[in-house]
Amino acid sequence: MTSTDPGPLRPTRQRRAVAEALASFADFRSAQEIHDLLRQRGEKVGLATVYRTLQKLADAGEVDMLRSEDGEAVYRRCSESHHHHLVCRHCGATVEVEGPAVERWTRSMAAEHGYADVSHTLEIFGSCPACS
Amino acid sequence: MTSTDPGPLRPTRQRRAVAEALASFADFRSAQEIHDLLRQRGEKVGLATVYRTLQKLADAGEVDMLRSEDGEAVYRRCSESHHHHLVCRHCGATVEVEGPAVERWTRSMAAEHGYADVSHTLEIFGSCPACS
DNA sequence: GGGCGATTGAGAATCATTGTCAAATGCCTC
DNA sequence: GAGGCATTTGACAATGATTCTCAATCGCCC
Ligand SMILES: [Zn+2]
Ligand SMILES: [Zn+2]
Ligand SMILES: [Zn+2]
Ligand SMILES: [Zn+2]
Repeated sequence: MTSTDPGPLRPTRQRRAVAEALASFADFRSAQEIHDLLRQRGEKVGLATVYRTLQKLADAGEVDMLRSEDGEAVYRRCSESHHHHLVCRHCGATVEVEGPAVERWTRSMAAEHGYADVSHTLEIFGSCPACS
Repeated sequence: MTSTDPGPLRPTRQRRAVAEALASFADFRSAQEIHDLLRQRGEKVGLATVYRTLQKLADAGEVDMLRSEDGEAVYRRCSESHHHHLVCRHCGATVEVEGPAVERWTRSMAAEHGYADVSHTLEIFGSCPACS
């Protein structure tokens, strides 16, 4: 090991608040939206702290982060296993989808061309039944 | 038709310059990098114009745009047919990849959940052989 | 050459995100 | 239960990509 283990996050009021907020909605939301939500609930948490917390949670794999069609980072508490998303571009309604074949395909493409250390992003955008 | 056809883009010195720049490299580059490239070549083109031109080309499907891992929009002249990318996260080396099965899969996922008007993004990031 | 809508460019304006740094807070030890 | 100390926070400044503004230019057609 070359680096010191950062250890688990220290539990603070702010981090708890963000975690609770994340548990309270099912669509993808931006840091600013989550900050607003906290404010409405009467929780005082600095915007910078919301950004920092979301980033750490994303690094730890506890939330999923993706970029909306206009490039903003948005976050959502998801299931543990690797999956992708079907996102309504109007209301944000999200469905988690899994595709083992897709996973295999990305790996084989990377291998075929000698790429190492591979990651991938795959999102599907559309209009959900309610918004169509 | 509900809207007036905007018609083809008027050919200007600036747009030609951007098109030539795009033809001169094979990796994905940001608007700013393309602007720098133009400047080095002695072409005077405003940064805003580079942004506008790239956007129009992307809308017209003449270039591909994707977001690098840190969220910046990057552009590349690609082949006509629908495809995805295997991108080196260090040097930008890019391989176009096609996967009919993936296309079918995204369509069927969307259909299964009643999503209409579907689009998808799929990119693979890794370290190319030269950078590994 | 003139008319006119499309295009350009320099700079200001936006806006998400990150950096700064002093003050506040968990946690551990005594 | 106080003290020491590294972590965390928050108000605010700073950054950086992208977009907007609008007068000056340009391409196209007569
Ligand atoms: Zn997810
Ligand atoms: Zn996957
Ligand atoms: Zn492409
Ligand atoms: Zn490389």
